[in-house]
Amino acid sequence: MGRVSQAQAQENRRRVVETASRLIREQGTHVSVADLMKAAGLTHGGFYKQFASKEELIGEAAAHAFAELARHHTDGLDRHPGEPDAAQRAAIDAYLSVEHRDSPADGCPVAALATDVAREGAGDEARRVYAQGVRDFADWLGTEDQDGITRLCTMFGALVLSRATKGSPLSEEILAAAREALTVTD
Amino acid sequence: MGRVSQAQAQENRRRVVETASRLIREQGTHVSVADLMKAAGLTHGGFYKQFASKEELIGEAAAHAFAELARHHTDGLDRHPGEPDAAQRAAIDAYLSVEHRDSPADGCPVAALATDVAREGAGDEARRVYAQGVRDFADWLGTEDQDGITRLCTMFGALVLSRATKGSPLSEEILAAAREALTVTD
DNA sequence: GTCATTAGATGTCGAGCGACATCTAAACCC
DNA sequence: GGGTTTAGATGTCGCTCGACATCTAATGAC
Repeated sequence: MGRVSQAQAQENRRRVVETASRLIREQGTHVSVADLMKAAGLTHGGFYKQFASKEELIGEAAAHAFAELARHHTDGLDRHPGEPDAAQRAAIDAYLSVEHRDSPADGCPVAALATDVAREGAGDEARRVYAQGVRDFADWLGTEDQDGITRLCTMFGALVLSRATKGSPLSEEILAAAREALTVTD
Repeated sequence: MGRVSQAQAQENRRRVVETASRLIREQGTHVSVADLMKAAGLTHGGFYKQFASKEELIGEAAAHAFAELARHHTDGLDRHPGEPDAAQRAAIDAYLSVEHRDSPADGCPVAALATDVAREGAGDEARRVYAQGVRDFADWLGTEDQDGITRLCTMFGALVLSRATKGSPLSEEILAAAREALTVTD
């Protein structure tokens, strides 16, 4: 309790945003402010010293998640220099893996936040960040025409559907079907 | 107030399930029992005379929505006798329309309930009904191999993404891209 | 070293939640 | 048609929510 150095306060705020970006992907934007703060190792009290509202934190957390996604994409390109197709194939396989299905908290924010963003569960800032993130992802996936958009729909749809049907054998079938469909037409 | 005939009670219960199936598609399974009952023209009090729990109603409401979806599919086949391909094309165009995007309440439950089902926001019964509904939809869409699953992923993904990006021009681009991708390879 | 500042803990608020108890009046059975 | 049953209205419970007030103790400027 008591006061804490400015550097520590900044670090705490950063950690709140980071853990929030994981929690909202895992549980949705309905998570409580108290849970958000507790996950960052704090109590709910100091929240409004750092954020104007819950909506503001959701916006920053969404931006954080999308920045992480963009970093994954550039990292992937770096790991396959001069072979963008190989980088994409690796990314698609990872996207449609059981591991990604089972860990939404540090997974794709496009998949995790879709319904929350559609239902006004998030603020305007989060919605803006989301739309831009979708466009960037589609651009990264498809070079010509609207191919990237279509491929994103299939990948995204497969991941979300596999999460919703988890427990049924259908869940793995969905991942396998999309993986095959997206790699043969490469 | 007071008592009501058994027939009326049955009809009231039926209406609660029906309006619930619309409300949960529109707002998610987080809608309150009071809102659910009010939407059916009743107060919250009689709820536990008809349902054991909120979870039970969610399960019945989900089943109702999926039954409606199945009926749409058979109706579509009836309207195009001997031409299943034409029926599918009509269904796909309707699925990827702006109207469907803008009215989730009486739209596809696969799209509307995906995140709620994935996040335990619904009970086991709803999850079971959901998985079966996905399988039926995929079977209806694709005859051979896993083509139906892939096509469903693309359609579903496009609808959900267009809802999440509504307000941005990207939303319509997504619908158009998926419509084209799904009709050329017919 | 002193003291004003402030990050974070604790506590409180009005509202809404799922669940259930109680009340009431109309339907049903004889 | 009188008594019993019961659908639905009203009210209450313990809890959680977002938001904010207050308290406290350590910081950081002088």
